[in-house]
Amino acid sequence: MSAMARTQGSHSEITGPRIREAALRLFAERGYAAVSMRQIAAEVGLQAGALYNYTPDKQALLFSLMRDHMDDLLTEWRARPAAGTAQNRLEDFVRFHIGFHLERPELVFIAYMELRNLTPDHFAVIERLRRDYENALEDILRQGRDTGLFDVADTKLTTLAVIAMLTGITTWYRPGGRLGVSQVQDLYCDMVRKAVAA
Amino acid sequence: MSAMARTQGSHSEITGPRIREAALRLFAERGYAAVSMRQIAAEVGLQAGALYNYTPDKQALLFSLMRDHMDDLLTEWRARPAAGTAQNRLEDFVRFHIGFHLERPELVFIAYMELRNLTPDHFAVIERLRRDYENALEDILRQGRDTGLFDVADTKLTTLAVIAMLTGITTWYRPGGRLGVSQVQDLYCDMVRKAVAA
DNA sequence: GTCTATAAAAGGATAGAC
DNA sequence: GTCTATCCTTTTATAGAC
Repeated sequence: MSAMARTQGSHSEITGPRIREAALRLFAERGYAAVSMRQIAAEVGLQAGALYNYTPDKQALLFSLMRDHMDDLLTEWRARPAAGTAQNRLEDFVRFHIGFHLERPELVFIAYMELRNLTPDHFAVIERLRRDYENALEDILRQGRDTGLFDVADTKLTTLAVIAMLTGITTWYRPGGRLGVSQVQDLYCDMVRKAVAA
Repeated sequence: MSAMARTQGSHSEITGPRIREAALRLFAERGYAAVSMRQIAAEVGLQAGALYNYTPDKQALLFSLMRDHMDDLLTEWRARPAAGTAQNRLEDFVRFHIGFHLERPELVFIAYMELRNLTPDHFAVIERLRRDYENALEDILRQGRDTGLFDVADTKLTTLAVIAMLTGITTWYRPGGRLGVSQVQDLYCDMVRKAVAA
């Protein structure tokens, strides 16, 4: 390789991720619509125009964060063994969901709050991924009901109820607080198990 | 009373509420930060400047909607008789919460999503009201635990879990859908009862 | 009470120099 | 790849006529 003269401030390998991190933090804190491209740029130490080397526009930045988050969620879930009783699978789901979400509260917040700021085509993509994830839980509930292990009158409604309950943890959980992650997982496992038990 | 000449477009008795309704609808649909005063005015058939006869600024409009909503919630809850077993009181809370929230999904949405768009002093007021409401449920859970009726390891965590589960209904419930309000109330009563049962 | 007009600031995005 | 400079639009809020 010939020694190339470095142009003024050429850091492309790390600038992209830093922009995404800044956008993530600011979107989560203030909301997509309330954050300007100038604020994101300032957070990274850039001028606003430089952001457009990394994203075609602000909307694409939001969509990219949300899609990658949902992809990660589904990929990590599908990497887990799906065997066992419905009881075991349900407990696994609850622990996975809590663990995954508490590790990235900002992405969780954005993925829920900023749905309405997506363009219709972007929204459709995210909505589909969200539905795939919900179906994973509903399959478990159906298995439990069909094997007589669970008493669940409406698997769809119960799916949404459980996910709402679990995702809500991110609104109050704080690392270093009164309860640790594994304690929270234990307590929610108990509640969910009892709620669906036959 | 002397006959006063009506100035151009004087409709103050109804304009105030109409502005609030328009703001409510638009804030819920697009988010506080994404809605302009011009859009609110256009919805009511006014020019933007006229709004400032009814609110000192945009922030006060948001706060007013949220505070009135929380006041209504607490007032209606406190108007109900608080007697009976913890079991009865819990069932009453679940039915009340679902009924109240499904009657005003837009306000519920705003009260949750727009907290971060409140100034710190306004936020403190709303947060206090929210906490008062949560305490109403926690009192019931404590009563049930103390009388041996409930098996609740952590009343605070269970309070937040139940409220998150119930409030989540507003994200999917639609009037005229597969389930009616009273069916939803029945199903969630069952789940909550089982989840806290001894 | 509402209008028109405007002030003053901030927004997303692009062009061209380096 | 980043900067400066700028375009053009939109924003909140106010002033003064009617």
